[in-house]
Order: sequence, then structure tokens, then C-alpha cells
Amino acid sequence: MNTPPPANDDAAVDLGPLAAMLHHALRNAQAQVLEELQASFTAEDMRPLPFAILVVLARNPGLRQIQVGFALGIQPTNLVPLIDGLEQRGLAERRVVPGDRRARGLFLTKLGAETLARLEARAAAHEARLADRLGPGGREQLLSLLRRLAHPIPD
Amino acid sequence: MNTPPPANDDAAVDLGPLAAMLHHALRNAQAQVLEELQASFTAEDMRPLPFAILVVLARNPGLRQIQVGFALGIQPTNLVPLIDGLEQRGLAERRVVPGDRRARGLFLTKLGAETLARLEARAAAHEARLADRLGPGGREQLLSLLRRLAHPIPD
DNA sequence: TATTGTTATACTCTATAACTATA
DNA sequence: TATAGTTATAGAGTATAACAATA
Repeated sequence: MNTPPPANDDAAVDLGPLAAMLHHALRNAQAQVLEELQASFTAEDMRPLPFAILVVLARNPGLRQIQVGFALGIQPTNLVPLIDGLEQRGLAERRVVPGDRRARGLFLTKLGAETLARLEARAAAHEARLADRLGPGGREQLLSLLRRLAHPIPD
Repeated sequence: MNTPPPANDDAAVDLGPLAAMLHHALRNAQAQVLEELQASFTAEDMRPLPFAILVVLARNPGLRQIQVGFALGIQPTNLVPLIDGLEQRGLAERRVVPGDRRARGLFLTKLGAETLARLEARAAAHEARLADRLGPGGREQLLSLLRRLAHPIPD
């Protein structure tokens, strides 16, 4: 994204209630963090969304597409081209599931596992940089608050 | 978005490092908050991005497109169809700027100001709901942490 | 009848390149 | 030569409807 006010202008624009809206703050923070993570992935020609799929496949080999989609908030229909891409690059593969001929079990290839190891190292380094920016305890507190927002909570 | 794990499944999927990544938490929280804000805007047939433009125009009448884009992190080229939409709906208008015949000053119409008032009320109500979910002081703390993420900070 | 995966399609948001009319 | 706005275009990401194969 065209990251917003790098806080350097003189004749500042009055943002009114936007300045105090969580939606606005989330949008800006997410855009910045996404851009940084993407930048740290360019050397591997990878993006955050397919990376997330690789992470899930590594921990849950044989998972079906519908389950992967559910875990990551991706609709089955939108998952198809993402899996296609990973398969074409030789990072993941679809295999038939013994008991159910409709389903496809998803697996990381050897290349996929090796690539993922490098990607996770890059992601961890980025996360450490973010933690630095947030100060002691800031990251954990932020994660906790974000999780409360993510779940509507039947209160 | 297809909001992810509503925390009700039994055979949970292992998300590995994703579960502790700020990018992932931001994505989920942003998707949920965006969806809620959009839902609260549907009665006015409005979306968060053009709403943000209306807010800025209300506080900064006569602002040029390039300045609006800079304030909101929208490229001039992507702003054009957004302003077109607001203009076609009679909510905002482009006027010639006295000193510079290249530029366009942006203004809210009367209808735009009236519509915005209703939208801001809806946005404020949503914000209050989010604050409830975050507990005492949670919202302010979250805003502070998010702002630290949004600015790379030349440290 | 329901489920898994798929195709087709559309809309929103963001991105780059190149153009116009001014300055 | 640079700037404000614009057009054209492309790529992600997300959304719905409908279908084939299978359960």
C-alpha cells in the first residue's frame, strides 16, 4: 500500500474521527506489516498467503483443502488457484485420500519443506523486528488485544 | 472475509508459528472489524474507504485529490474512481481551484454532509462495541500499539 | 440429499506506465 | 522540467452461483 502519513508533513490534514478509529489504525498497521513481510519474502518469490498454507501443511500433512481453508479463513473456491500455484512450483502436492475419492490430501514436497524452513526464518526475523518496535511486553499485549477483536465472542 | 476459526471445532488444525505472528493476528482482526463496519454501513450503501474520504473532506474542504490520497494512503490514480463514485452519487464534488487550473478542490455537498453525519454515528457505535470487547483501557492501548507498528520509525 | 473440489465470474483494493493540461 | 489529474491495465484477495464426481 501507499503507506499513509510518514509523519513529516507540515500542513497536516485533519483526519477527524478516523484518527481514533480502530478500523483505520488496523488498516494502516496491517498495510505496513504486510509490506514489510512481503519485502522479506521477495527473495524467495513468496507471498504471505501461500506461505500460510505451507505452514499449515507442514504441521498437518494430508489435510484436505476444505480444512486448510477453514483454518486460514480462505474459501474453498479461492483456495484452488493458490494450491495450483504451490503445486506448479513443486512446493506442495495433492494426493488421493484412501477412504474418500472426492477429497484431496495436501502434502508438502521435499522442496516445499526446504523452502518453508527459509521462509519461517525470514518471518521470525521480521517478527523480532516488530517486537523491538513495540517495546517490552508490547507484542504479547498486542496479540492478546487483536485476538479479542478477531472473535465476535458470544457474550 | 471468511472469518477463520470461530473457535468451535474439535479436531483443531495446528497453525504453527502463524498463531504467534502479528501479521496473522492483524489480518484476522482487520478482516473481522472490516466486516462489522461494512455491515453497519450497508443501510447507507457505503464502504469504509469512500467513507474515509468523506470524513477528510468534511474537515478539510477544498483539499486537492493528491493531498487526500496522501492523508489516507491512497494513490492518486486509485483515488479517481472513488471520487467519481462520490460525485455521481451527489455526495462530493470537484471544483476548480482559483490559482491553479490543473488542480481540483474537493468539497462535500449538502447531501454528502447529511449522509456523513449518519455514517459517523454508525461508525461511533461500532467503535463503542469494539471498546466493550477490549475491556477498560484496551482500546487506547491497542491504538497506541498499532500506531507504533504503522510507522517504521527511523530509530 | 449432502459434500469435495472445481469452473466461471465479479467486485474491491492496490500497483505501474503513460498521457493531458497546465505550471 | 515538474506537477495535478487522468486513462489504461494488471495483479491480489475475496465473493456468489453452478457444476461434476462422489458419499
